[in-house]
Formats: sequence, structure tokens, C-alpha cells
Amino acid sequence: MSERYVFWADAVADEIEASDPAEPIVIKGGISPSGVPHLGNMNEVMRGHFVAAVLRERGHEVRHVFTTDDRDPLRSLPRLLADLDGTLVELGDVDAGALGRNLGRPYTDIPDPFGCCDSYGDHFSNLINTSAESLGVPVELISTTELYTDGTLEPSIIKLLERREEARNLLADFQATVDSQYVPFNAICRQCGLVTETITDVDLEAGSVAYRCDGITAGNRDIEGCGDEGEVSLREGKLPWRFEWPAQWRALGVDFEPFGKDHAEGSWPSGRRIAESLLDTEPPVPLTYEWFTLDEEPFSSSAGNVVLVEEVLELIEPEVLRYFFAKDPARARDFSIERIDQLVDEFDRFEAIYFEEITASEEEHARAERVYPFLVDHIEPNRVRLPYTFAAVLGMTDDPELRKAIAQREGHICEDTPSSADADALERVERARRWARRTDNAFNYELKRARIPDVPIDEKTGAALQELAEIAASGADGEELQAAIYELARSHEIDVGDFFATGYRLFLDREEGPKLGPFLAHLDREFVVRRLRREC
RNA sequence: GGGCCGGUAGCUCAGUCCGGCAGAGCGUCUGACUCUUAAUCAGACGGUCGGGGGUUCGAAUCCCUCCCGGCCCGCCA
Repeated sequence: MSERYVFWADAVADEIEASDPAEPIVIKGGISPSGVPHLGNMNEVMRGHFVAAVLRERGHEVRHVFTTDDRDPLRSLPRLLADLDGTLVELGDVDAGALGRNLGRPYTDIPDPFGCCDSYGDHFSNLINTSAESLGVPVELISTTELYTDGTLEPSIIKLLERREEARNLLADFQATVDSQYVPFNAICRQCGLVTETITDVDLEAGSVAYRCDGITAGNRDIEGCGDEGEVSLREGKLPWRFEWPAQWRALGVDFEPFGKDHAEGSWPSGRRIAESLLDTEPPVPLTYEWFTLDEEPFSSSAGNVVLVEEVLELIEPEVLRYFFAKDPARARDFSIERIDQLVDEFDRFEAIYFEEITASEEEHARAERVYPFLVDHIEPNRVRLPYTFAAVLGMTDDPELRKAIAQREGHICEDTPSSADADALERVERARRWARRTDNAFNYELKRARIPDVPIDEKTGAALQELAEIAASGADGEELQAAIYELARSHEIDVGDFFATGYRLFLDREEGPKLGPFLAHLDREFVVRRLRREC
């Protein structure tokens, strides 16, 4: 019946169990360490993670591996890079020329532009690992280059080369450009290090292939080969992606793999058939996920539209971000930094439904009941969540005690909540303040201390402000000032809303802001008095 | 052109697998609290569930078809 809620990860886990996998169950993800691993890439990590968590809950042993496809050749120079701390760096700030000379070579053969890791590939693989860990997902990172050099992929390579005729025919069903010369293996040129596709001979007894270094098409440019003709072993080359993927499944015994929708009609159907009919291995259970956009635009390293996991975690708690990835993977979504408050509100509500603090429909409750435990490390009924935009308002003051006092006054923190819960709750203030600054939105209050904003003030309002200045000078507290604002508006026959707006404009140059009386009381008295008299 | 996946309120999303009164939050509007300023509370407004057809006692849900968007059908991942 309809009140039963099926978490998508449960449905996938059912499918995996039905495929009768050996223990441990192997879940894989993988990306090419071509540059900054952005939030979109975390689909690859998180979709697998939820399925792994469900399977572990069911008592299975699970290996969650993640291949970094680091033997892929560098095809274009990313405009943005990132150092190991996750700080974004323009291409121009590193030795772009040195990178450019390495186009067409495997990532693991290219020096790290930051000089801190063994190679370009290692550098960005490290970043992938860091991002996954910051989301609380420990993955077993596997270098594809190592799978080649340590011989793990060799049996699959031999199989494919033995049956290269079949491989060619099979691939031709999916790709129109496969010709009679096609060999499902690329060599790394011994002279210049380029990945070259021209294989002139295969000698399986010697375990080698002969190649001619004809160059490589990378993006929209051709990289010229050195023309070298030589031989390399099967560990000194690379399978084309369509073959590499199923070879990884076979070598690692992969039972489940999520992938982006770009693979759904391309490499997945061919990979499945390659696995079944050429590699004699069972393909994994698939899961296609839709891509999401970042503030309405596609993620793009080249266009600079990227955000790192670490950046997002400066704005929201990890459990909120995990919540985003727990949503239906089939649906395309926008991840909006501008409106990240909506996501947080949605999470807070979801959490409150789980703890039965608010009423909700049966469906909502069933969903929260099932999914929420996968979002947090510990289920903590005593946690305190400040509403996100309220937290942003609290960010106007740097004083931690004042923040706490206001939160208490507004009833978000009780006297008897444990101080650790208070501290957790108040951490959100820092996050929300960063958000307000980053997006420069309505919560990014800035006190216009240096110069008085240009505010038109009529006679009545001027008189009322004079009186307010006197009240402020007399040492009135926040609530007294707040009451005075109302009373003065009435006694001077000014619209209350207009009078408040004038007050906000004098101090913030905005029409709205935090509760005005307490806000003014927090500022130094002399400044407030002089500003109300419009003397500074 | 062919294939795959999406399209539910202004916005963000549940609900679609397994047919049973069209839902939530936010926003908007109105009212209340003898102080609207992240207010709070109460209420209201808000829908061709992308369009059309079919199956059914009954369709957002199943089937067919069309429209729109993304992706794939070159290379690469």
C-alpha cells in the first residue's frame, strides 16, 4: 500500500541481493582526476555510500572502492585548479607551460603543478579522497594506473586482445567509427610518453604490442606524436575507456556501480556486453543518476562554475549536504548556494519529523524514519537547530555571548539545554554568516559607520529622531528603544513601517534588518546618538 | 533523426515502483497578539500533476501518443 516508503537505496540493495553477490559486496565509483573534484562529482561517492550503508545494515560485508582513473591522458588544461587545502587557484598561478607540454600523457606521468604530490594524478586523487572524507564517507581509493602496473588488469587485457576480432565487432555495434584496424589497447610511447592508439602488432606470447606514435586527439586539438615505432608490455599501456570499465569490474569483482546519465546510453550498454560476452564476468547492478546544476548553471571547471565540498561545508553541516544526496537520484536538481537556506530548512523539518516534534503526513514520516539515520553519525534527540536565516541575523554580532543571549531571548536555546548542544547550534551562526557574506544577500548587514547614508528625512521624522537620540543618550536598553520607536512614530504621526525603514537606512542603508531597538542597543551609545542626530 | 531519463502550487520538494479525496515547507494575502522588522500565531489564496487519448468503478501513478528539457548515438570520461 501507499504508506510504505521505499528509499531508493533500499530498492538498489534489493537488486544487488537478488544478483547473489559474493561477500564482501563490492561497490565502486570512479572519476578521472582531471582537475578540481567539485560537488557534482560527489554523486559518484554518495550514491554508492547510501547503498553501502543499507547493505551493511542488512548484515553484509561491504567494500566501497573508488577508482581514480589516473592513466587517462590529460586532454585539456583546466582553468581552475586547487591546492591540497582545497583553495581554488587559477591556471595562470601555476606553471601552465609545463602542464601544456604534458597534454596527451597519463595523469600519473605528469608532475604535480603544486609540487606536493608524486604526480598530477596523485594530487587530484588526494583531493577526491579529502572531499569524500569530509562528507564522512571513507572510500578505498584505487589507482587505475596501479591496476595496470601491478598486473591486476593484465588477465583482462590478454582476454580482450585474444578476442580482439570479437571486441572490434562488438564495439562496432555501438560506435560507428570502429574500423578494421581497431585494437582495444593503447600504448604509452616509450619516447615521448603520449598515449597512442595506433597498435601495429600484438604478440601475446611475448606479452607485448607494437605501436606507432601517431599522436592523439585531445579535446579539439591534435597533439602530434613523435613517430616512434616500438614495443611495450601489456602493463605499459591502457585500455580504451569502454573496455577499461568492464575490465575494472572483473578485476575488482564489482557488484554495484552508480554512474552519471552520460554513461547510461553510451558506455554502460557496451560495457555490460563486453563484460558478459568477452570477459565472462557478471556486470554490476547499475544506477544512473541525473546531474545537478549549481545555481542554475552546469558544473564546469573550464567555465569556473564549480564549488568544492569543503566550500559547501563552510556554509552547511555535513548532514544537510548528505540529505541533498539522499534525494531521488533520477531527478535533476539545482544546488543553489543563493538559496541554501531552503535546503537547510527542508533538512531541519525532515529531522523534526523524524523526532516527531512536528506533525506530518504518514508518507513524510515513513521517509524520515527510514532515511534520517543514514544522514547523521549519532542520533541525537537533544540537538538544537537555529533556523538558518535567524542564524544569519545573529551573525551581525561577533560576540559569542551576545549571540547566545539573543538566541535564548528568542526561545531557540533554553537555559537547560546542554552547553554542548548550544555550541553545536551556534556553529551554524558562523556558517550562515559566511553564506550571507558570500552571496551578499539581505542578511549581509553592514553597519555604515564611516559615512551617513543619503536618507531623505522630513520635518516630522527629524523631530522624532531627535527625541529618539535623547532616549538613546539616556541609556535606554534594547526593548525600551524598540518601544520608543513605536511611540515616537505614533506621536509624530509617522507611519510605523516608514519610521523603521528610516532607522534601518540610517545605520545599514537597507529598508529592513534585525530587530531595531536591541540592534541599536548593541552599538556604542555615542555613535548611535550622533547618527540619530545625523551629525556623523 | 533514433534511444534513455526527467516535467507535480510562484519557489524548493514529497507522493509514481504497488491505481483509492492533489500534499508539505517557503513565499504571497488577510487577521490576531492593546510593539510587523529572522517576529510569532491563526486563516486564506494558490494546481489542466507538461498536452491529448486509452485501460479501470476509480489514474499524478498503468498503456499509447505528442510537446518541452537534459543526456547518449564522434573522441573522451
